[in-house]
Amino acid sequence: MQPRDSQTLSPPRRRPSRVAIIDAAIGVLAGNPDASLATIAEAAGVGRATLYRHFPGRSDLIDAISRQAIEETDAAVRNIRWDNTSSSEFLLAVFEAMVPLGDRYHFLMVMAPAVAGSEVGEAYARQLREVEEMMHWMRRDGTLAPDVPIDWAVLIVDSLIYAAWTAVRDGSVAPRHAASLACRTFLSGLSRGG
Amino acid sequence: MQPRDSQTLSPPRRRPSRVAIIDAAIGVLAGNPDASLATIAEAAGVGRATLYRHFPGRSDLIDAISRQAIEETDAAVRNIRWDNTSSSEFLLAVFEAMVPLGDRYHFLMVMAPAVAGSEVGEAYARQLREVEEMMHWMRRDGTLAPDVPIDWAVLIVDSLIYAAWTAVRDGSVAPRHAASLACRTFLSGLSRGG
DNA sequence: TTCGAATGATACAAATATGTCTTATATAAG
DNA sequence: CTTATATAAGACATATTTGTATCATTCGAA
Repeated sequence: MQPRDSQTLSPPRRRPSRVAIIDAAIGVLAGNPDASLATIAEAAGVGRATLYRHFPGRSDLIDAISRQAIEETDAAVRNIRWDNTSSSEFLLAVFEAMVPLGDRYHFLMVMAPAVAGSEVGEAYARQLREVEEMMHWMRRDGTLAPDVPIDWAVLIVDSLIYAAWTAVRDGSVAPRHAASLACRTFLSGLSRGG
Repeated sequence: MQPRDSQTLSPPRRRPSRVAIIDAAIGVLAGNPDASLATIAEAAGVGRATLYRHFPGRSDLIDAISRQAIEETDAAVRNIRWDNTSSSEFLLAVFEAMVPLGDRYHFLMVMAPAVAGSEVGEAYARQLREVEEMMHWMRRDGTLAPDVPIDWAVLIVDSLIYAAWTAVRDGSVAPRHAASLACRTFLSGLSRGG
């Protein structure tokens, strides 16, 4: 019953289980949001009881994953240089930052309806608004055609991020080219004329 | 125990339940492939027992839905005039035919991994090959840029069909404009230059 | 109205998922 | 070596889902 005093005596030695569980859960739940905790534990290579020791219940696990996904995607976008770049260069940088996080992004997309009111749902809505602001910028910029609905442009950005991640995962597209392919598709499409 | 003899005596009066169940199941399962049969029955406005009377089990329901989705999407594409049209006109026609069936298409996409070896899985793979052939045609045609990977083009067609259906469902885009918006996005992207 | 099939409601059993708990084991720090 | 902690394994209770069966009701056809 004595206080832990973990700072002075025992620095948090290491916890491979927790990150292993979160990593595995992102992969499994992105493919099937209703996967059982036993499946997740197996994918993480840990016992089911260990999972319950780290996360009191299913919702706590979902919450932890969502927070991490928000954090990672936020950090990836925050690191992009914003000033002295054209909006198209910025868009390419967003694709380059987000495509490797496609599973995180997709996880948020499929989980967002289930956590609409929560803090995580708010964070996801904020990310959507940031993409929307980027599209407004591109429209003022003259880059985005004025007759394209903003909502459609936002939707296409989302779709392209996930499509590019899928293509890389399946081996159809080299990781190095995925982002530029997505950006090119957004800006000028796939026809010869461009 | 006497044979039914349904042809001479009673022409199949009508079956609203079966189609109601299938329609509701497509909508529910497209959003959550693991939705319970109770949820589907409720969405269809029928009792749970009625659902089991029409479909012996969950897999039979999935199978029936998959067959219908394949049938509907096949029929929609078959009705497109193939000759004397350019490949871009054909692509637009495909979008116009498929966008209203976006829920069917998405259902097949999310269900395909689970039925990979079956007849339905084969039919879905065949549909993918047909899109691939269309892309090859567009490449020979000179419409599709030669440096675009065919797999990426196929993936983008799929993504755009689902994105357009989503946008119509959410009210972001008018049903009349969704297909042309998707086609324009594929061919020339969303930037001003085109 | 009368008859028969379809239906809704309900009860029930089996299977699966969730969440709690205990015990034995391995491992790292002291 | 000794001790504390994390873990794997599994027992256990509960809830949900699946699938089966029964019964009263409804609705269309004769």
